[in-house]
Amino acid sequence: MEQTTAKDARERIIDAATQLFSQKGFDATRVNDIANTANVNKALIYYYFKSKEDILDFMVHSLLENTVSIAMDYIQTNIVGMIKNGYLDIKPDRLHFVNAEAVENFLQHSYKFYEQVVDYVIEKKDIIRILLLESLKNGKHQNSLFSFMDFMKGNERNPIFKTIYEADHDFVYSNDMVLFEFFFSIIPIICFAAYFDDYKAVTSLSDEELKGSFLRVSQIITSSMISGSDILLRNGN
Amino acid sequence: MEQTTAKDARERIIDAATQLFSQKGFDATRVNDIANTANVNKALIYYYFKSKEDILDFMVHSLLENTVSIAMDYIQTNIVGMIKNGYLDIKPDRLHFVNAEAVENFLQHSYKFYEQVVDYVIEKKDIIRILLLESLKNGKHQNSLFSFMDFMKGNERNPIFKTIYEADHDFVYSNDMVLFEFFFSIIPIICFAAYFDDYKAVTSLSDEELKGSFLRVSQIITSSMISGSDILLRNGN
Amino acid sequence: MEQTTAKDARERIIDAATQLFSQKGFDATRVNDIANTANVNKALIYYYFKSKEDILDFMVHSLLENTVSIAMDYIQTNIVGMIKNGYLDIKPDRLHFVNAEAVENFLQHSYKFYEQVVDYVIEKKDIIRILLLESLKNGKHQNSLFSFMDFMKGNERNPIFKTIYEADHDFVYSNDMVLFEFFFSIIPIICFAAYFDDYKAVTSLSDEELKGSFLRVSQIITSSMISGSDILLRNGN
Amino acid sequence: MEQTTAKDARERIIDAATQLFSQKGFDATRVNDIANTANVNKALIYYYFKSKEDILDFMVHSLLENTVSIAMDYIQTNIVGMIKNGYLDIKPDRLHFVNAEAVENFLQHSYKFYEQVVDYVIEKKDIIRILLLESLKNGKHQNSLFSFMDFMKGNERNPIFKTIYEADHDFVYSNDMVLFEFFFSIIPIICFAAYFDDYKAVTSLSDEELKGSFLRVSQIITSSMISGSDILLRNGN
DNA sequence: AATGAATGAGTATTCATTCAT
DNA sequence: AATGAATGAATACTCATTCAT
Repeated sequence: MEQTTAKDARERIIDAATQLFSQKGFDATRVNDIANTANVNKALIYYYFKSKEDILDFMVHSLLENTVSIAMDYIQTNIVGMIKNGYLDIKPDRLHFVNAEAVENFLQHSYKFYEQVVDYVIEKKDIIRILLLESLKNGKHQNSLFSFMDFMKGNERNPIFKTIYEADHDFVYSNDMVLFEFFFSIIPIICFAAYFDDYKAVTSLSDEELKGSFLRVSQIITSSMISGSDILLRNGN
Repeated sequence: MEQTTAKDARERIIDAATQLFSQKGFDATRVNDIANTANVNKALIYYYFKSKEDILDFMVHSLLENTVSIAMDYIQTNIVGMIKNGYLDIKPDRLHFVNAEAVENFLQHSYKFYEQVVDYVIEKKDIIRILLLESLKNGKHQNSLFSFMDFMKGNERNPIFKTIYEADHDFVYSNDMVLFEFFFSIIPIICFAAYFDDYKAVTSLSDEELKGSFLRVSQIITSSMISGSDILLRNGN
Repeated sequence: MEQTTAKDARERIIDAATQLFSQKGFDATRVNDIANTANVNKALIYYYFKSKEDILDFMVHSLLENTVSIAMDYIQTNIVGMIKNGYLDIKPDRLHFVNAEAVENFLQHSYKFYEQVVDYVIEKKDIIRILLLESLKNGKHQNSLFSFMDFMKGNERNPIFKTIYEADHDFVYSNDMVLFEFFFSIIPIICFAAYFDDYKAVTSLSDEELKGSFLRVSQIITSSMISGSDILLRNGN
Repeated sequence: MEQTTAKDARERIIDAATQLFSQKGFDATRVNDIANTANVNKALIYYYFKSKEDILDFMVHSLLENTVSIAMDYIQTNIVGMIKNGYLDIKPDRLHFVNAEAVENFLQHSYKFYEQVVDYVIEKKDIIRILLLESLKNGKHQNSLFSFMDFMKGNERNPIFKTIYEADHDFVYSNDMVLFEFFFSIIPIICFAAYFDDYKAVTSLSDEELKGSFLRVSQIITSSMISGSDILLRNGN
């Protein structure tokens, strides 16, 4: 019973901070506001957290820890599965499939993955917005966005790379592929979450319409990664 | 001579503020720091600007005014030119060209445009970072990022729309196309500028390598907008 | 068993407070620190003491009560003994002995007394340091140092004065003698205790060397109080 | 004119802080109180000083710098003069004079010196009280009291030691002499200043009576340092 | 145009103390 | 006897802004 009450106050503080940080930014958020929003005594915040920054750190840490591992798990299960089955061959600049069926299979899988990702980021849109904000300021969380690239790290500690590397010892991630992944896959998803409400307000779309639109458009990007498209053949570097 | 000194001080203030806002964010930047960085007396800042926010407003306003009009001009000159010449037909979901030559022509033009855009945003990367930061906070500049979408506004005040509309009275921008343009074209470019230094530090690439990589990858996205690609035919909505 | 634990906690609190007050001063000591040092729950401190100040009061009161009565007892036993025996005659400005033997006797006694005093104050050095600190601040304990002068009070409630007075109805303590006693006897002893550790650290002497040195030097002072020294004859007021 | 006003506010702050620190101690003094007492805006205190502690540091530093150099100058001029003239011979445990006239001369000089010292410390009694207080707390100013012993440092950088050493290459300060000087000369003077008001209140003496009493009693101590007194001969170690 | 001084309203954080169990 | 949670009042320090010159 005691634990429930304690947990409640602490959780209310985290929720209030998340909400306010994502609205006004960390620096413009007053500890007073957090206390009022969370309906707790201001001093209690310092009972649970060392400082205002400590709340931020806790939130960022929680998000990164969860997200990165979830993403890693998923990619490993699906992509790595296809590679091992011999359906998929990742080349430095694009994906290469053995046949049309494999393409179809991959696109279906990736669509489902994107659906889950989009649901996840929208659920966490407040913290993602905070993370995006903080990553734009010099300091502790400056490079936190790059954590989402961990699955593209070209070292043995990355299980995904390890799998591909074991299949093809010459494999490396090309600079272009990494950049593509970051600026045209991760960044759009993150910004989609961060600007979800604003974009909705501007376009007057419903949650579902917006999600659907984003997923459809994402498919185009995914497709353009698939080897065999004549466009890519014409324009490949 | 006095005027030169005055101009210098004012410029030093703007430069200092730009640098500091882009490093620490508006809220975490102190007027004192601006004064020290600009090497001017703190009170002098209030001789040139009404308030700290006034400096920000000036900067944001300058950027948007220039950028949006520059972009508009360029698009109008090039895209609208092709439409009027009958080479290009913009459909709600993708671009449609009359023949391969037109495609080639368009891709060449667009690559040159992208080169200029990338140079421009890198030059303005500090203010863009500030703008991105501020757009993530509720308030005055919240929707400033959407200004970059002005060339996709479906009303008569937009000269680009007007041109297309005059050629095809049934024309509307589809939601998907607008979303695609925002999250997979504008956002990546803006974030490319905003994270230019951070990304460079992480990847150890040179300015030129990074720019080149981004331009190459951007081509893939541009290409995927072009009608005729079998992938898009297969996956179009 | 319960009582033992209780006693332990209370004692740990007093010990912790003594240590911390003497290190940082009362005002700079946090109840939290006391709790941590004493290894008890912060709220438990308020079970045993009314307030932080209450701990201080308890400590100061304990010291003064013990010390003053011990000193009084000793002086009465020894000095008053000699007076009653007719060996010693206290004059307003200095001590006067009937003969060299009495002097010798007195010096021997006083040396032993000083030895005990020095041992006592070193044992209590923490609380003495606290007392010295508090006596320098306006407030409750401001004049507590003067309590050590009680044996020089010129009223009937002081058994020492009473004894001398009964032998010599004209006897009064001269201002000079009181001042001498305070600033050149009590203050040095108190400060010797209060600065014991610091002085030791600076001079690299051992406990015993330091004590010995202080006792030797004290003898010179005691001696200079004895009538007969030509210097005193020349400079007496 | 500007400078005068500025100086005034800054000085008022220092005066107010001195007064309050000496009354309540550093830790119990509130910056608010300083501002009110000094009749300045609280923020102005931070315009002139980095922190509350910075005010204390400034005060302590000022006192030590002045005092130590003044004392050093005086002692060098007088004591060293006598040594050089051959009137005085400092032995590890006490002073040794060539004849009665030299003793007389020395005592007269030292009395005048003490008069000046007493006037000086009473003038500075507030800061001395603060110094005494701070020297009793672990921290930055813990050993500041020992600075007053600098004239007894046995190294070549001390001009007084240097002079004596040049006359007698076997000369060292004995531990007893140093301890005597600290606990029976410096400490009493410092405490005389620190407790001046309190002692006055308790004894109902006037400033002049108190000063006179202290000076007279001090003479006894000075005398006991002079070799030749039969008491010291009897009790010397 | 420039500046040193001044200020009102905050701002994060602390702290002694209390409460409920 | 013991404790985790809670709190009101403060506390040192900050900051954007203004003033007087």
